Amino acid sequence: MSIQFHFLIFVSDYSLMTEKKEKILSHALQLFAENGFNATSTSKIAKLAGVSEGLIFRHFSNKEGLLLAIMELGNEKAADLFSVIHASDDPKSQLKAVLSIPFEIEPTEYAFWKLMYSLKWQAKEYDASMSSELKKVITNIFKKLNYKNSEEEAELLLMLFDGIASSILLKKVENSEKLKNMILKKYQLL
Amino acid sequence: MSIQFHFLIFVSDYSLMTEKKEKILSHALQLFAENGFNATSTSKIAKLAGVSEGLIFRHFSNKEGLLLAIMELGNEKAADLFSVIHASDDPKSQLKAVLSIPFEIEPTEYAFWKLMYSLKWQAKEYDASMSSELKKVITNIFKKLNYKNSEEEAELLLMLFDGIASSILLKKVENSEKLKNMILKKYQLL
Amino acid sequence: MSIQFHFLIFVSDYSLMTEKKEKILSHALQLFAENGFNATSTSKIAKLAGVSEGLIFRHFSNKEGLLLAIMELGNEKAADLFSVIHASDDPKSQLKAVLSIPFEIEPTEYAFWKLMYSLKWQAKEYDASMSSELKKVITNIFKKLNYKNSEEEAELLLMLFDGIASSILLKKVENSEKLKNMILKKYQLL
Amino acid sequence: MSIQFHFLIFVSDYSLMTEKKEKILSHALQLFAENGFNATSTSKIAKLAGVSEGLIFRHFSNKEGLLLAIMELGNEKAADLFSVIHASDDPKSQLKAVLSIPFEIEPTEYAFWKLMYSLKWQAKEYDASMSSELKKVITNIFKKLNYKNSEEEAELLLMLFDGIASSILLKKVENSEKLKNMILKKYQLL
DNA sequence: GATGAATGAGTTTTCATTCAT
DNA sequence: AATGAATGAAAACTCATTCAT
Repeated sequence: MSIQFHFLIFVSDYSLMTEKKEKILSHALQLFAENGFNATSTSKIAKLAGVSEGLIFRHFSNKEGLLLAIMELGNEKAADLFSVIHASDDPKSQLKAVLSIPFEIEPTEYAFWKLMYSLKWQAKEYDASMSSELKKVITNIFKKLNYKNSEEEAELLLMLFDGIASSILLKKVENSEKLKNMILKKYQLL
Repeated sequence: MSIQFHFLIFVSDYSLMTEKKEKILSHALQLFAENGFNATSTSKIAKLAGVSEGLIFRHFSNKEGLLLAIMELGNEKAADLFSVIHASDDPKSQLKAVLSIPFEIEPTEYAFWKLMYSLKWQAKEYDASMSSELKKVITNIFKKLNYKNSEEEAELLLMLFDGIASSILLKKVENSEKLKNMILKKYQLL
Repeated sequence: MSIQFHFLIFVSDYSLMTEKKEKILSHALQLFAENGFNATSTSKIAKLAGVSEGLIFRHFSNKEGLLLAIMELGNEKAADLFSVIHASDDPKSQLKAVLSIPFEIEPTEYAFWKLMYSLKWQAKEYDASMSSELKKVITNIFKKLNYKNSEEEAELLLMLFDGIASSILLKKVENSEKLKNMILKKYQLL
Repeated sequence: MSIQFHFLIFVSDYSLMTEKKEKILSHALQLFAENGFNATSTSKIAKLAGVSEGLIFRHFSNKEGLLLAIMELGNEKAADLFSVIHASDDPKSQLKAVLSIPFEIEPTEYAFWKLMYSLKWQAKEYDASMSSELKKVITNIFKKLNYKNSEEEAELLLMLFDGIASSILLKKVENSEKLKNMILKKYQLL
């Protein structure tokens, strides 16, 4: 999820939404994140959002449409996180920035990212697009750093990235600062 | 599916099960793996298994009980996979064996492991016992290899392990042999 | 059944109900009264009411909620029956009015009251509020008539009341007019 | 129930029952009394009795047969209670004995009698037989006491009897001793 | 845009009963 | 006599979706 949704630059315009549409979206996100997509009924969403159930379908055609809309939010959030890469031109700083991302997720956002990660394992379609864009960027960083198999290095880093993020989101990590430093050291970024 | 079940016969104690209970279990596994837990109805399972729907509840109390039974199979399968560690006393060989596991999952077993990985994101209380046991074993290997932060190294390796396995199961990996070698080289196992 | 519902229209606030909700209520009452609560399935009610089964749950949450709604009708009906007490200020007339009630239940309403009486034996927490209110009123009547143990007299009368009503509802009584007169004589009301 | 089942003198022979049949009977009684007939599944009975579910059907053909068998126990218990009438020849003592019965039910037997009373309101068949036998006995007592309408007096007394018993079983009575004395006084038995 | 009544197909689960052993 | 695996029909309840207003 982290991967395929990065860098969808187009940002949906919240200002174009009615207040109620926004409320549906935000509360659906909350419930999907807390209980999963399937375990969340449209009626629960409607109740929590304080709208009629029918309105959900007027705005998002169906439940999956609502999920899709939320996933676009995911893209935007992801793009936002990865935008730190472009804060610097130095490849080392860039790599460090990428590897730091999972350690800096706000705990308040855990539920949201758990949802995004869990979706990877479910639907067929959502998984279609390949990481492509992000992989290219990271491949380029490795190239600048004169790594031999820059593309595979990028793949490997993204796998590690997902492994770390997963562990953090599932609350398996306690000593995150130490871990982060070890990783940075392995990539000779400290 | 049929294949992994021939395997399973040696793992869990099928001899205690009636034929129909076995059939429920194997077909539930198949359907859960293919479509996910929530998207699989007990009636579909019953039909596919050639069994009355009520029998599922006689044997497993409820749908979640069925899932639990399958997850136990998963633990046994996982334990089996990791048993390769004990084939050697040499820590380097052991580490190599562990890191090789994700690359050697049988494609026929992908659906099963996808189910297991996806469950991590759903279940409220995911059984951490197996993975903590594994962490100890790997920590020990790193100790023998004189790594400084052996425990954190073990954690890191398990994260990488999950990242790799996830990528493979989601069919994002094409050049797995090359990747595997790179990883082994990073751990100086080649 | 149709008859008692014309009656009900004046009692409970049907104007707040949609036509279909009304239909569910009236047919559920009919079926519960005829066959008992447990022996009446929601699907039967829905069919008889010409309504989708789901609608029952939309309106009453669950089967018990439907029963509760009916029991409220029962309370209103009961209150209505006992309102005759207030038609006079004379305690003798009042007592006579109360004791006459069971003998004047319309045979068309037997099914309904059988349901109400049968529920006393099932429900864990039977609503005692109405009957305690009634006990007070009758205690007061006995006080005005200078009975010594007015409260216990009221209790006794209510027990007799229930005994009579039960017998009548279970069609054990043939000579009701004679019985009624005997009772009134015992209370010196003739 | 009290009424129609009194004086069925035939006592089913417990000694002819196997241990398991007895266990089924006693535990079914317990569960029916606690939760009602409909709310008690044969599987619960079997579990509590420590027998296989099938055995219930071998011994009692079906669930209703089990209930019938229990109701015969009810007859016996009732006959037992009313046998006090024959302890004396004096009609006053006999009347006193009858009226005392409801006040002397053992609290441990409440559940059983609640079941018996609740059954009156449910099934059609169980209600068929008229009180007859008991009514005759009491009519005779009133005759000996020179009451005018001895038959109606008997009916009335039985109604009162049921009303009192119902109140006691539904735990609505706190001052039972006072009530009992008031009743006995009304019948000039004190 | 927004409501909320209504639906119909589906869900999990229960349960009395049968039957081979 | 006793077991326990198995069934089939029905139970209560859910839910995404539609539609008249």
